[in-house]
Amino acid sequence: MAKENVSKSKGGTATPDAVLGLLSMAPMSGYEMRRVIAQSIGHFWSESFGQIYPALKRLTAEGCVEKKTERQKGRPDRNVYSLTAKGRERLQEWLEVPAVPEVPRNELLLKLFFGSRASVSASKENVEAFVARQKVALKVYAGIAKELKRERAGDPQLPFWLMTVSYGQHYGGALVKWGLETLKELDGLERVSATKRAKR
Amino acid sequence: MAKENVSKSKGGTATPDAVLGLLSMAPMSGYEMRRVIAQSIGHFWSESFGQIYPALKRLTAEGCVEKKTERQKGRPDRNVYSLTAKGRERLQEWLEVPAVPEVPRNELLLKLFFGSRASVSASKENVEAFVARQKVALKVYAGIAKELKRERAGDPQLPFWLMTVSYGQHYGGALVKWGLETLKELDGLERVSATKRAKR
DNA sequence: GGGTGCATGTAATGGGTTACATGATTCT
DNA sequence: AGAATCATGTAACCCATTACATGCACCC
Repeated sequence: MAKENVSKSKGGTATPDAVLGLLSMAPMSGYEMRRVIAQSIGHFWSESFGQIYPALKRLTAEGCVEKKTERQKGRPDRNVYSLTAKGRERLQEWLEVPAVPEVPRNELLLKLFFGSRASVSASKENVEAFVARQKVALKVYAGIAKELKRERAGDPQLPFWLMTVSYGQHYGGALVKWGLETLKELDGLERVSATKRAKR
Repeated sequence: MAKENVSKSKGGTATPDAVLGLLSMAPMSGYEMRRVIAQSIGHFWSESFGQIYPALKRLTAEGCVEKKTERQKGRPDRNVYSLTAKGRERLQEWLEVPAVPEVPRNELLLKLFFGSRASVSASKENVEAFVARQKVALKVYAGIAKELKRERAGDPQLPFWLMTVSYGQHYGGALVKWGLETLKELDGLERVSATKRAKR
């Protein structure tokens, strides 16, 4: 086969770097990490235990994080990990390299693209569900922004956090607008096909 | 471990359905499919040969598509696939089920979230590169919309295609706006930290 | 007694990209 | 001569989610 080789250089995934980032906020256990993710970067990042635990193991072996086992009464022991100097360095290096986005698979658009192969109402339902989800998300983002400004005032991390929230707000707002316009368009198509049927 | 089970029901991936959709536009070979993808749904969907060929095989076995081998002079034989009635039915069924989106991993936002762990200029470069890419994408979308309207006027698929282009335009426009705002914000942070350094 | 939360990890499974294998023709 | 295009397929590999295995404490 030919080349097809514009040097993608994927260079592995960002999982370990995400872990380092989380540990830069506070030392924590693998179990805790899942909860922290849900409450912080969960809207644009996810990690499962099947990723977190092996990542922590590897990072420990590489000397980027340190493990301290805390014995607890009643509950199982926790392995609390914290960043080492090397880990902080690696995190910084990773942050200096601009992210290259890959084309995400968008099933909504795929279905819409082939929309003429099914009923117009099918497309409408699809878009309606999408708009509803975006509207919910927008409310959530507004809540997060308010809460962060109130509870984290003065934190040097705050402006960066707010930028990610703002991303969601711009994104969500635009897509709600698109969705409503698209629904109008679909209504038009539905009327046209109804008229055609009536004429026969 | 507890439940953690809200019934995700992923039910497999959309690859075979995407293939059916493409064949609904015209019969074609696996090789051709890659090219058609690049020229149509490539901005929000991708498939590699390693996916396409096995999918076609499975769909043939299931009776959703039909294979006809065309002998060519000079060039290797091509296996041209076309939809069967069953395949058209399956495509339609899939289109009737609204898409459930998964949280995509956004490396840009991840880096921005941890932006305080590196230089402000690192975040700036990241966002600048992002904005530049979105601007390019917007120009591409505008070109596609114009071309489609000119060359596909009257095609019943056209309105659906334009809806997907419009998605990209709304999306891209919003994110350029976000990016520029964010860059201003980052400039502010840079000035503040410079002032602080100067005071010492 | 049964579910839930805390807590750690491994194994199985699935999905996807990339690389490999093959080979004729055409363009530079 | 070397590279690209046409063309099909398989195999190796990577990443990620889910399921499994284990076990104590607490609450209803």
